[in-house]
Amino acid sequence: MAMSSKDPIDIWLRAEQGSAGRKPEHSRASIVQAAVKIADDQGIEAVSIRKVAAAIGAGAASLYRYVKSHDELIELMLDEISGEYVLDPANGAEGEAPQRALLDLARQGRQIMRRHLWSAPLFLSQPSMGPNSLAYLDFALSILQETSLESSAKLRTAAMLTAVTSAFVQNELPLHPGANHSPVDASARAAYMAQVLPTDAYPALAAVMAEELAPVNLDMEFEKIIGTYLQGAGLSERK
Amino acid sequence: MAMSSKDPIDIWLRAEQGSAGRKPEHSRASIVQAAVKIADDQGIEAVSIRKVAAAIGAGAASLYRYVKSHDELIELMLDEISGEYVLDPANGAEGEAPQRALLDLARQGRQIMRRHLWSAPLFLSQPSMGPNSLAYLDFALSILQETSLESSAKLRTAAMLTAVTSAFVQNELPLHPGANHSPVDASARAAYMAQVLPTDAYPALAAVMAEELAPVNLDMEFEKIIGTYLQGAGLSERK
DNA sequence: TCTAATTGCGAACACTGTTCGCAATTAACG
DNA sequence: CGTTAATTGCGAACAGTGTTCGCAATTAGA
Repeated sequence: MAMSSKDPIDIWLRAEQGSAGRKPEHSRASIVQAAVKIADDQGIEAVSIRKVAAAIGAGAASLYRYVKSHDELIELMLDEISGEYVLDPANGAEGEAPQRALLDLARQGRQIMRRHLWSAPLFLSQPSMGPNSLAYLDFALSILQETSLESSAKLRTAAMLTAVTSAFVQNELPLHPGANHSPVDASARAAYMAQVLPTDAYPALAAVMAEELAPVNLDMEFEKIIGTYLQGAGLSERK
Repeated sequence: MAMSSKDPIDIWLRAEQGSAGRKPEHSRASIVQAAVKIADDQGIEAVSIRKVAAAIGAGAASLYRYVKSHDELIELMLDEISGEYVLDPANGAEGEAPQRALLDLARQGRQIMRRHLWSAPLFLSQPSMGPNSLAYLDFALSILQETSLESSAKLRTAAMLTAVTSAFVQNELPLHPGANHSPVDASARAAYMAQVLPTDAYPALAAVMAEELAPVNLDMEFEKIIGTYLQGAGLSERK
């Protein structure tokens, strides 16, 4: 009441607006979905207010009736795809080892980030607080409930789990044929490497590159990395 | 020779330009340093071509004589601060355990990212190829040389090491007093949490938040996280 | 001295996020 | 039923962005 400015974070509280007035022609959900589709197809940088507005057949300024800012739109997008997690309570069952349940969560996260390539870096920098993100966090914490970790350690373990997943996805992408969102394309990088390596300025790097890179099984690597990370996190001891 | 367009990635090859002509009033190094300073003070979003140009007393368009694009400037910034690593050969000595040497590297990385807060997310998304970045990579690989890992595993271990470090720094920042680069400020988030938690929609989260969060020793957590990650990476076996 | 190459940079273009003001629409109230 | 108040849609405008172009200024070598 006494606050001079409206609450800055009504993002997740703001209801879909009350009774009187012209009825809205769009919805926040459809806008976010359109934005996600654009990001999937053309990269995150293509997600501009004007393009999203055009995608749903609206004027640019109209979007601000549903979304407060561009940053908020991106936060909504992140929460949207966080809804793709399948939080099956069977995975959190008491019988299950926490490791397995968390590994499953990480697997899902990897798939989600691969479906939405733009999201991998963002999951790192943006600690989202939307309902889907909170549901995910809550689920991960419920799994960790069975361990003897301190609550702060639980929180960080959950956060680091998605962080490591995001890092892995980020690193596995260049090895794949897919799209090329790098500032400079990969072929140029390769040519550059070939030109700079013989300088024997980077002997260890040259040695590694010299070996024929056996086609890596990324799935197995992922399992191993997450598995060993969880093992190291000290979940083994039951409460 | 037959290439129609100039090589796209002369970023690191382009010499500081030959003999004849007006002598440059600036240098790529000074530009990058100015950009880093701006990012340190005002955040990465404040690093615009015009602001950097103004900082060194130049016209906006002049920057393009030293830097090909905004993206390239940021890549140069990343390589610049990668030069802050102290790659002491003593750490890579054969007697040292690889784990210790890599842990030291991660410690340095953490400090660098804390000095340049904007860099933590970027280290994730941008696989830089500048001389300093390559020197760092080469050093890490030379440490891993003593292990029995496959070369692809070596590469990914090195990449994941900085990735995990970046993730940790990203997660430890909100716990610190420092600057606030989040889309919405932390106090608002806290208020929101307080309002949404009693909904008992997130019981595990509520349970964790209820416990008094003992002031965490971030340094110790870092050591543990990196240590256990390296332990799981399978470095233990000597070659 | 002339020539060729290089830098500096104002001006412009195509974008971007965001705000403002106003017309159009709708629900509720008297 | 008419009036009022609230809400949406959105064209226009503003400030800021990355980038390109053309030209003047400067410099080294022929």
